[in-house]
Amino acid sequence: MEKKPNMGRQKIKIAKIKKKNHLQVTFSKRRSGLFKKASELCTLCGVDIAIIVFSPAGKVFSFGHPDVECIVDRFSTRNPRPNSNAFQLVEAHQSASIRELNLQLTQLLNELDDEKKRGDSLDFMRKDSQKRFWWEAPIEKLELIELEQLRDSMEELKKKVINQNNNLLLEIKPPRMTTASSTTDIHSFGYCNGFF
Amino acid sequence: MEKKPNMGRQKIKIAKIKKKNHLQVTFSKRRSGLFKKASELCTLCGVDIAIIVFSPAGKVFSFGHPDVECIVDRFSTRNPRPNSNAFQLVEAHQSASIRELNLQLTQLLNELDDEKKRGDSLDFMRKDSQKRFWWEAPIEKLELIELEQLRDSMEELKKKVINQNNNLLLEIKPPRMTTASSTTDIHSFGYCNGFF
DNA sequence: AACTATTCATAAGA
DNA sequence: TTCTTATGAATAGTT
Repeated sequence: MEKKPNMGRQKIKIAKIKKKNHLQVTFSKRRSGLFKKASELCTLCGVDIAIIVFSPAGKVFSFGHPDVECIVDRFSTRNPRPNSNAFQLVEAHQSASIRELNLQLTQLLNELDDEKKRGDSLDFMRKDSQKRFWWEAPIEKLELIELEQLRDSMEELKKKVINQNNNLLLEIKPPRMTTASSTTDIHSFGYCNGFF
Repeated sequence: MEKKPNMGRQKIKIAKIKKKNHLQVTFSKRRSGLFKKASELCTLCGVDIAIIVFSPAGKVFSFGHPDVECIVDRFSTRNPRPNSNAFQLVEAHQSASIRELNLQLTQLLNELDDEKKRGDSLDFMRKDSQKRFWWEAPIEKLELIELEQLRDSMEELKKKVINQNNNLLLEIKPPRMTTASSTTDIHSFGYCNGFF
């Protein structure tokens, strides 16, 4: 019988691989590893990710959750490129803004659902263990913290809305009031920014 | 001498992490791990990479070599993003949509603030009366109900957002097309609609 | 593509 | 957040 003492994984220096076939193999392995990690991050943390890779051969590989284009759009909205024409810019901005608002709203809704589930199980635990004292299970504290985090998220979202609207105002033609109700509108938004 | 038998790394299921602080930690660790892997892939194989991550809190993290915009540009060029010139028609509606979203968001924020206040006073009551048993103050139940109401409000808001987007879809279609991309254009709105 | 010895990444805990 | 540690996972070199 033959023994085959594999030398196993060896430590390598992180430097450009010279041998072409070796490089190709490594690229393949590590690219799939990278995409797997990305997908795990998506699932574990419920985040959205896009990865774009241009291989040395010039091919493109991409990973995206939910979709590369969607992520790229969202990113471009936050980091606007100066070299596109005004119309395109505004249009992209607006649709992406709405989309982004939607996404964040969805995320917040999920958080709320989690909150709800947590509340339910908490309730169950109470009924289930009527013998214990409350200080043995100071879980409510957690609930509070989570609420505060949720609040923070929404406030951040609010800021984004305001910013986006401000940007739009700068780029769109001067606003013009058409109805008498606009005054009331402004008033009701006044708390936000004075603009809406 | 004390021994502290650390349990070390444990196997985990790849599923959404529920505990928020745990999720935050994991996100942080894995994000940096992912970026490190990406950077190694860059160096080893001489490829260009961009990674964009939207955190659960809505923050953006990105990694790019040579830089994100560059990669995204190259990618967008290969996967040309269709552009409707009918934006003027849509513009007013979109601005209105954003304004409406903003208004409702403000209302929800107010509700959340109330929630927060309620939580604070609840917290105070707990500290103040550490002698009582929990079942003497089943106030948490109220908190739950309010949460549910808040959730309902947000879901209604979500529906409105969806409707607005659908209306936009209907109005984008008619105008004359200068490029052959109109079908794809609708699609590009469509895929995001799939999220709600 | 498969196989392992190894290095590397990271879940828990502090 | 950062550090430590024990263990799970990724992968370099080989077949």
